[in-house]
Amino acid sequence: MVAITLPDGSVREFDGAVTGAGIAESLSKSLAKKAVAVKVDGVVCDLFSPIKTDASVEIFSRDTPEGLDLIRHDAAHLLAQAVQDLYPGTQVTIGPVITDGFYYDFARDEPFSSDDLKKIEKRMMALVDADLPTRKEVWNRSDAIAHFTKMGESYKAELITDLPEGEEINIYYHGEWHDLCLGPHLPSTRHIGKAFKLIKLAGAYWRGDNRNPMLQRIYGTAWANEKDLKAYLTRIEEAEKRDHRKLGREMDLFHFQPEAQGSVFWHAKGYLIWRALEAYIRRQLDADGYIEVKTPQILDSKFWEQSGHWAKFRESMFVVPDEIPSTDDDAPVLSGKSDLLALKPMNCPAHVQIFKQGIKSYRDLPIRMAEFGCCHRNEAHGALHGLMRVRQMTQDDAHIFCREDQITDETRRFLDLFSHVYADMGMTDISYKLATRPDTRVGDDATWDRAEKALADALTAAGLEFELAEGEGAFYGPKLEFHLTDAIGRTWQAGTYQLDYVLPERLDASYVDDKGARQRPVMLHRAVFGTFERFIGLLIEHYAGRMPLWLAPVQVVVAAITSEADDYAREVVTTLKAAGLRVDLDIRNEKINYKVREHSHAKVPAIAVVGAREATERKVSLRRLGSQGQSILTLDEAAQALGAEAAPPDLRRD
RNA sequence: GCCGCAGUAGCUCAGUGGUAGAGCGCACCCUUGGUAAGGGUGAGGCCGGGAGUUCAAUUCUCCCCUGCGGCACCA
Repeated sequence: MVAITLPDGSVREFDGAVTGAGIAESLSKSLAKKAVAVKVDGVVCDLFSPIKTDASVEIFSRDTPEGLDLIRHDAAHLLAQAVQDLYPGTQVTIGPVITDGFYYDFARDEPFSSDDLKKIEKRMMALVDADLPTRKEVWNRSDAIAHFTKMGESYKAELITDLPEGEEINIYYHGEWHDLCLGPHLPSTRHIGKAFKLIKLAGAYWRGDNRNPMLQRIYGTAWANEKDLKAYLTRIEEAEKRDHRKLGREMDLFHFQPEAQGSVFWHAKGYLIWRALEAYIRRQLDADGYIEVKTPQILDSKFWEQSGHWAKFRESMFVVPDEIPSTDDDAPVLSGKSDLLALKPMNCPAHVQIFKQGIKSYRDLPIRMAEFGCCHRNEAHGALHGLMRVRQMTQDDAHIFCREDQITDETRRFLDLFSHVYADMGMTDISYKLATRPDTRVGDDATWDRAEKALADALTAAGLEFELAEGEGAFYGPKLEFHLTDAIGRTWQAGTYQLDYVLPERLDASYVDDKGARQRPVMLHRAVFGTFERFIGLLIEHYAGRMPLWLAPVQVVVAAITSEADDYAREVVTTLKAAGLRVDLDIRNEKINYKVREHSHAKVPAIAVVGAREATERKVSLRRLGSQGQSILTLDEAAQALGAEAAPPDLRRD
């Protein structure tokens, strides 16, 4: 007897092993028809897998989150099957479900084209119509390896070889086509439906390792129905309009050009955002007990050798020879024999030098040393991405030198600072990651154990939920990463908090403890925004360019209706500027409709319209971005209200 | 850096083996108009760079550069 507990709590008994399909059949015809898989004690299983012991069972249809995952997983298989039908000799590798869809990596000498995608899609549709049933076989390990090797599927054979001994080797069939897969799957290809689309082609290294061959990855999206698919495509289209690179150009904030690739030309309007942010964060740091310093841009390579950067990051440093370039046009500019300097890729070693000046007592700690340091990193060409990944960037960087017993307090203090800053910025969707020791690192394992534990403990004490990112720490210590999401769902590290026992050791920083003995301080590397560049990029996408008043480059445009009101418009500008606002004047020979439209497109938060009426009554007609109507205020009221609203959030608090 | 795709006016894009076109923007003129496009005229292009094929290349081929989407990397 097998007792099956259903979601409503009722129990059904079966004479022996029963499948999900069998249970569904026994419940109702319509359920049997809709069922796509079954959850057995919380684990999603094939509808045709026998359930041999008592269990809680939930049967679900394709219109559930679990069902959607299966649709995407099956769509990946379908893609592989279609590709192998159309392009014999192509090897399959892996094809997982990802956010909003799936991908499959193929090994094929000839590249796929976008035309191929259309053909593949068509073939996939035909396979759905063919309604091929799913069937599972469990194979013997060596037979499976021999089978796939014989088929010429060396990647699959490698995958099976690397499976742990004793792991079941499941082979799923969709018709005759079959693949190694953990499963589970939909009962047949018809259940996948046709709400899918192949969206892009890309290269991807086999097993994510750049020493391995590059495979061809085909990305697709799949949904339960056409409506969801359409909604997704519309969502992506809308998101693309929020792209900071597009808005940066449209709003005249910044630009890039090939002569300085990866470095930003900040236009006046973009730099106003930067200045507002910098002033804001500087106030927070001042209030939180930081000191601010400024350190050299170029330092001798010996210095970077000592810090460990030269060995690990030299290839992405901008190295500068310490010599006078030749002025002889026929001779090489540089001799290649001089000593080498490098532009700083980070500020920390320089901060240690300031710490080391004089003798520090345990009473001096913690020292919170901040710098808006401009750093250069020679990032790989393919890594550059608008403001998000640049070669010259300025961090709101600081290093906290403290005693080990101060780590918990400092961590809590930083997390407080971080959360109130992000709240002020309107950024609430943050994911936290604790990144642990990487393969290439400095410092012994005992030190790493201590550092990772200290950080995890501090986080737990602060009550923060975090995800573990194994092996993604900095080479000198574990780190907490604060990630934000861009318009199309990519996540970027913004803030960071790193615990470091190693650099103080390497650079010989010490303080004198209460017994008069020399001790190593702990160094906490931290940034709240991360870099101004990336953070501004994320802010632009977050607000879709419609910045809150305090960050808007132009806060108010005063637009005159007729030239009779020009003088009054000038006066309004003067008054609003006196209230601390950034104001532009628009007395062009254009209709008011045109002006309103243009400034609205430019995402100016407030338009103060003045005509003859306003001029005589000393009023303004104020129109806010996003609103259809306007309100009539006296000039003084408008100046006061807008001036108050334009104050940075920290200065608005009582 | 690797794989794929792209590069035509300031922007968005069309186009052709015989050296180019639209809309918006810009300039000038008319228009003084009450909350998301008033009208007219005009200027503006080494068709990313280099080489090759050709009588002729923006168009075809190759190389390079830059950009885009991924991958790898991200102190």
